[in-house]
Amino acid sequence: MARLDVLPVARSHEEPKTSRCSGCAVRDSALCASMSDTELTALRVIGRRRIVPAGQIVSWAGDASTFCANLVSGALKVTATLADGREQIVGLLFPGDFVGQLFTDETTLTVTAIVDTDLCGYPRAAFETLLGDYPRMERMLLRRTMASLNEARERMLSLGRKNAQERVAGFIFDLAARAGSRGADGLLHVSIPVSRGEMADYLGLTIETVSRQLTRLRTNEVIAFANGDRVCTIKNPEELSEIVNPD
Amino acid sequence: MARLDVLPVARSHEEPKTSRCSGCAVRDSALCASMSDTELTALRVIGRRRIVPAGQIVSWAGDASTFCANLVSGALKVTATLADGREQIVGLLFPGDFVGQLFTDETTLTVTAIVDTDLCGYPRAAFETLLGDYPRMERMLLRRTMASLNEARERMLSLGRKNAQERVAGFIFDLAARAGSRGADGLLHVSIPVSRGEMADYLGLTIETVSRQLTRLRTNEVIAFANGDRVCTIKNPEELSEIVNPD
DNA sequence: CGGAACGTTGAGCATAATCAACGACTGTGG
DNA sequence: CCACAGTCGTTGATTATGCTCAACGTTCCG
Repeated sequence: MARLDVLPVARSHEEPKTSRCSGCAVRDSALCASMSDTELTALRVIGRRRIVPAGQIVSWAGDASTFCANLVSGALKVTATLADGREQIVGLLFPGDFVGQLFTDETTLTVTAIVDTDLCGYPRAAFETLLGDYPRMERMLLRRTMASLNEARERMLSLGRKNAQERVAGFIFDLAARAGSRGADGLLHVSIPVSRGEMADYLGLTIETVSRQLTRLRTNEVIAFANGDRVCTIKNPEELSEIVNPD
Repeated sequence: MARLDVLPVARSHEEPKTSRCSGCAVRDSALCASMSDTELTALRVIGRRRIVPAGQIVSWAGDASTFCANLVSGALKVTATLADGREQIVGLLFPGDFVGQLFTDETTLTVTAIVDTDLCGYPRAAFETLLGDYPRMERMLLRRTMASLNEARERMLSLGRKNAQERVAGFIFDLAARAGSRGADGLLHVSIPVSRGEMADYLGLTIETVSRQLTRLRTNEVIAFANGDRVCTIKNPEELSEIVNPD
């Protein structure tokens, strides 16, 4: 039962620069963006920075819901599991995202670091209280939660009605839209932040099916891989778009 | 493009009793529950009751997001669709539930009445403003949105990782938990509020597969049907539970 | 009475899962 | 330095699950 408060915590001798909010990488993208520098003190006094190494579980389904956090750097996966071990990734979290289940005593989802991850964590009860004191932050959280709900609903469409080809192509497509960078060759390059197994758990497929669909996209010269299996080049955006959104 | 404001509206000659909030069926379960009788005036002045007949579309995906509502009686389905017509029900709404997509200019989902439905509707902009003036209502909406997100994530697990048998059994099981009533025979009876086709769209299956799985549950005497295809009796709750949550 | 909507059942098929083998790469210990 | 195990990804053969296409029964309503 690894829990946030008992995780190994990397800690430098003096308070690191980045723990002073004004220099924080997500000062303007996390919920803190709703707060003025002076208001931020209230958040800072209940916050504690934590580094979670890749692969480590942040919170198990069934744990008491005692913590929440802003994600500062790295990435987390949120998974739902069945008793027999079948697993579905129901969310991926990146810098600026909010982590945790509020207004509930028991968590139902497991949160795991997929790379080394830096969190700015708060006791849930204290954070909920604060939320009542800072309406702009509560509003921002409401907007984000609604956006997450819309995303979740898009994913239900994908999981319920799309075939393997469409799901895999859609995953690449979405990644490119969110985090693609244009290379010197004028083509979009995307770093895939997860393993094949995690892609499968995200898309509701098996590793083998994901692999075969990627091979198929590669064979058809829609995509190509560079620097191993984790960097993808989009060679034919029109064709990719066609596969993602068929008539 | 059916829109809330151009839908046929049933209207009695004098203001009906139930439109006075104090007598409203969902006064204590909808978002209004967060308001005192006096505060409620603010909501009432922007609200308009609307009756939507079964089968009618309340809002199309792609419409401007100009309205939201509390559901007073009846039921709605929220669907996501692909260009080629494939459809997924991403949510079912019942009395007391909130309807609409806030903080966005364009809707991405279609909302349809599955039975005659009574709504208490508001202009979105006015409602959003009100939300800022009544923190308890905003907090209640935040809690509900988070609960919806958790539900959506459970459904992602179902759509991504459960087989047809588990999905159909799970649907009956969830219905029974939410709205089952114990009959004179001591058994749980559940009214199924949707057609087979809607069940299929909800579960990410085809009509035929849903029908076959129901037949299988009936053959194994786990369930039985009474009064046609829409009322279900749970004859063997242990077995049903076993199917829903296998080891 | 005829037609439409809804649900069930059957036959055949396609898609993705399963089971298995193998190559590439990485870190470890002899 | 190299042998080795372990992880990750790919590919092949086979199977099973759920989809497609088709027929048919029932109910309801014009």
